[in-house]
Amino acid sequence: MRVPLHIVEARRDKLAQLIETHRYLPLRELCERLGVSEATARRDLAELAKRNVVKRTHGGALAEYNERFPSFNERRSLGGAGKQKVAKAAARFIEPGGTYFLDSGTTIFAMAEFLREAPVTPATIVTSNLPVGELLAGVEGLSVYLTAGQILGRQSVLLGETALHSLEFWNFDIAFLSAEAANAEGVWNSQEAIVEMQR
Amino acid sequence: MRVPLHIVEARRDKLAQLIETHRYLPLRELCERLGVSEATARRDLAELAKRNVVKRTHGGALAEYNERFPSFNERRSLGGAGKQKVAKAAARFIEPGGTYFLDSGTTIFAMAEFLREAPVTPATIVTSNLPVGELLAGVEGLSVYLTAGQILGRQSVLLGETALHSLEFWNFDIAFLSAEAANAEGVWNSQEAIVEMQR
DNA sequence: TTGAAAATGATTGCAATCGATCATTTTTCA
DNA sequence: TGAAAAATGATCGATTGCAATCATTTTCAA
Repeated sequence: MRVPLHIVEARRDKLAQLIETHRYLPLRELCERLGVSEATARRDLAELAKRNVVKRTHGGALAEYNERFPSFNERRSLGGAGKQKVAKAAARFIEPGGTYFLDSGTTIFAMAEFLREAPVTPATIVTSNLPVGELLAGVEGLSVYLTAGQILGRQSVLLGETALHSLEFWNFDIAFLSAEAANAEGVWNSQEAIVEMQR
Repeated sequence: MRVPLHIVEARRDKLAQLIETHRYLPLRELCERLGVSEATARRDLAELAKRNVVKRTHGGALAEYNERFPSFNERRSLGGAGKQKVAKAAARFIEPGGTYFLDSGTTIFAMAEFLREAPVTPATIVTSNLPVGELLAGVEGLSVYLTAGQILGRQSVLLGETALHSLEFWNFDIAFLSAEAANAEGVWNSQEAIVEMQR
């Protein structure tokens, strides 16, 4: 009783979404919710695991980190070395006592990871990126703020008119805006963009 | 070979921290990392699960949702039945096409859980609570917005002057403000508070 | 239209995990 | 100091999940 491809993919989407929202679901429950046998659920999970959408565990499946934001997540792992370099360089601009804006973007996220490992404190971080906010929240010495805005699932970004409004509120020492450029100039692009922002 | 209590608790702290950072760890790995037998690791996990710090799965343990925010998390599990009732009642006020504000608070979180299971769509949800935002983001038909504000780890709430400012931006049909009261009046308290907000 | 490929569910033997129990050792505290 | 309690690891059925295989049905494409 073969099922059309588009139905298969639709089910996998739903499966991914289920795990996404619940963060973890045991295989049993997935079967029930999808109305398929364990065999099929396992196969789907295996497929989604291969795509790095979910992570299999014994007896269930786990949402990948930032699973809520697949496209972000997919991009996050790409362009490794160069991006890390830029991120590291950018992180050096942060100084104790400053106020910094971290844009959305995978390079910025890498930068935030540095910041978490080797925090420059005290400092104030404002970000429009949920993963970045969550990553840095709880790091001692860092005050972390989110801008307002709509949560766009596939981007994990806060956007919209409200987002802009909440930016007017701040005075940043540096705003790191992702140019999504994987070379060293990315850093300087960021710097230039600040000027524009602070007007 | 009994181990002093403070060492036990220290190990559990470490265990919790391990799971927190990895979001999920299989039992095996926990044993290795902690240098204890499976039996002990299981017992520790059972204890931490009882405290709602971690969630057990077959073969491992998962960080609780908002594990980063223990105090919120601890409260979330308390006062079950009554809170559920209030939450359910409150959720009934939501109507298609409306714009609603969801405050922070455990009752509101319960309400959001209802909303996720049985979404009233389309609707616009604005919240100052990260977990609520994440919970509802991705639910089809719901536009989810976060207010701006500081991420307070132990509360998982967005607060501060910026938070208030971003509220001025909206016109809510209803703002659900948690009174943290576990009786039916909580709902009406919320309603009254709206009036005050919309001035 | 017809054969190949894909998808599903059932079955089956196997491996991993679990919970309970027990003996042992060390702490706690009266 | 001595008895009770706590903590640990080992063991052992019982449960649960898994991977592989197979027959069947439906889609896909030539």
